[in-house]
Amino acid sequence: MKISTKGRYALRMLIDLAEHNDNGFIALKEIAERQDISKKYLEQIIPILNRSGILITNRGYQGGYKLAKNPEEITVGEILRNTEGSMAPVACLEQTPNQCEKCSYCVTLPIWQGLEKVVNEYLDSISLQDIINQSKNRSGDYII
Amino acid sequence: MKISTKGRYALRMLIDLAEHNDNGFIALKEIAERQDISKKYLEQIIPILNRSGILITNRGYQGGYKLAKNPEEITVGEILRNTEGSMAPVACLEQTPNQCEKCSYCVTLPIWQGLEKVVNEYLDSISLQDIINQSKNRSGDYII
DNA sequence: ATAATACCTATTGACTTAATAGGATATGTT
DNA sequence: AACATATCCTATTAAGTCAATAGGTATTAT
Repeated sequence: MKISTKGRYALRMLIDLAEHNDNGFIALKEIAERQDISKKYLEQIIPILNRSGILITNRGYQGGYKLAKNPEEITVGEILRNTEGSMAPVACLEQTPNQCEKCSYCVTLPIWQGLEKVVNEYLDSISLQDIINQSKNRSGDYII
Repeated sequence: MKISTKGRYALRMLIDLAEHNDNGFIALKEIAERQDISKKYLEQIIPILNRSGILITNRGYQGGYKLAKNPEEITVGEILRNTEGSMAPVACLEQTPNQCEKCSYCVTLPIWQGLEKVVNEYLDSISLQDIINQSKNRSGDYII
């Protein structure tokens, strides 16, 4: 039940973008260095976020990326579902309708459906803005 | 975020044991055939359930397995945490204290901690007895 | 003794993950 | 137009994990 680096890196990249949002485009080089993540590897994650309407690109000289929406409109659930493919704990939940020949009488299916639901509801309840706010509050603890 | 066959097979095996509990020991051959799972592979999963105090073994002729507790005392969470190692969505949560050098200021850590919590709470809310009861209710739909 | 059972450890093929690599394409600046 | 700085695209690969399969050893009721 692990989330892959793809999803974790995507989340960190988007938090970075949200934190450094000055209405301009931010070069991947900058993000990769700040987050200490392979730039080449991030390049492969970006098309997913692009297609999903999470990220906007500017190509060429002084190009880069910025969020396609406000940080409060982008949830962790949206990011992870797109990068991980889905949050389904079992493969059969990824096809609708369920293609497993046992699904009509499967006693464990309702458990997995319920699990996917609580996972998605939790992750959808957290926006990029929430993460930034939390992070600010935590830093505050040390200042006082 | 997938649950492996190890965890899924363990769950199915234990549901099978709970359903066919006649206070005797049930041979693995029987379970494997009924569930259509490789007997040899199940053999590797059993030691985990044994160590975890979920299963009791009887060796030799007419040997087999039975649940170590009542079906209402065994939760899906207990089964999956033991077979999968943990339900942590990221590896750093598996060591206490957290060994990641960034953990003191990591902005995503609270998200993963929260996710592990909702997953465990959900899975701990379902017992083997609950699954059997659900299954009976569903069959009832067709009888009427 | 025998047959039926559980227990133990090693091996393996297929697949996935997490990168790395090398270019092609686009675009603002000079 | 040339150039530098970016993104975009596709292929390759090393390492690791998964899901078994295999072959034996130990135990016990009959």
